[in-house]
Amino acid sequence: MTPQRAAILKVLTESHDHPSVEQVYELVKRTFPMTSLATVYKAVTLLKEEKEILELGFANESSRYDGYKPYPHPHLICVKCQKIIDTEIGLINNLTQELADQYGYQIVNQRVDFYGICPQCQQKKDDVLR
Amino acid sequence: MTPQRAAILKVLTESHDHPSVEQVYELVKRTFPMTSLATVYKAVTLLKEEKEILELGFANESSRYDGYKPYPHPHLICVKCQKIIDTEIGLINNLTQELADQYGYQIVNQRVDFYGICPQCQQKKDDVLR
DNA sequence: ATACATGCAAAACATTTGCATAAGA
DNA sequence: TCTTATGCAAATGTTTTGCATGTAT
Repeated sequence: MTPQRAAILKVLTESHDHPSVEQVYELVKRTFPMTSLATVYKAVTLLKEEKEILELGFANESSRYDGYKPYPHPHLICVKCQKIIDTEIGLINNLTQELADQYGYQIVNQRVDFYGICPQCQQKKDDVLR
Repeated sequence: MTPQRAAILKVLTESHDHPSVEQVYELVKRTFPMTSLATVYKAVTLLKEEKEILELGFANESSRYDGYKPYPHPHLICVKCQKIIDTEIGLINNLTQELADQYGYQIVNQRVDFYGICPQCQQKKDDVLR
């Protein structure tokens, strides 16, 4: 565990805003200016395998990472400001069970994202209309 | 609407196995051997914008497309054979409502994937152990 | 004629890899 | 010393784009 790898992990576990590799790289460079992007990618790949961070991959945009709650859980993604927030909802277990029962799958993982407009961006819309 | 664009749409709407662009390209080439990959990409981009097909994007693998049920719905993805199947489950609306209530989001879209082992692959595992 | 679709090649972008160097146990 | 991490550059794979050509209304 080298200093910059510790710094990478620290950024990931302390960020609640699901940073991309590029964002992690920028933050780590503040304390370790010599750090290269490849090193961040390598560290993230390892952390992902060890399940210390959760990867949220998207089509044609950079993956974002959750080191704060590194287990599968539903996310809310704002389509206006791109903010991603964690959720904790009870019904997800019921849903998993319903699927397992209905289709005979042994569920081992999940990826549940809801896209919407966050309260702040709804407010902004009101401002414009006023 | 040119012949190969019609062929692309036909492949996408008639496939239930969520093909990738590459797979669509291979299928379309059977009837239109001159077709280029770029043309398939361009057609898919258009169809996606018109919401005639649904894109399922992943981290570091090709997007797969659903032209058979081109509206957001939960998918079951087998981690053994990579098969993707459509689901229709009742609880999803409850979940959406719970999130909207709890976090104040106006939900506009969803991406719900459950990863698991399909019944066929569970069977294969049994075969090996027997 | 005019607009749009096509096909090829090149570009763009995120991510991974090879390899020589550097550092830590 | 020996293993592993680093940093740079090059390679990879997917998707997009520019542009000249072709096709259809």
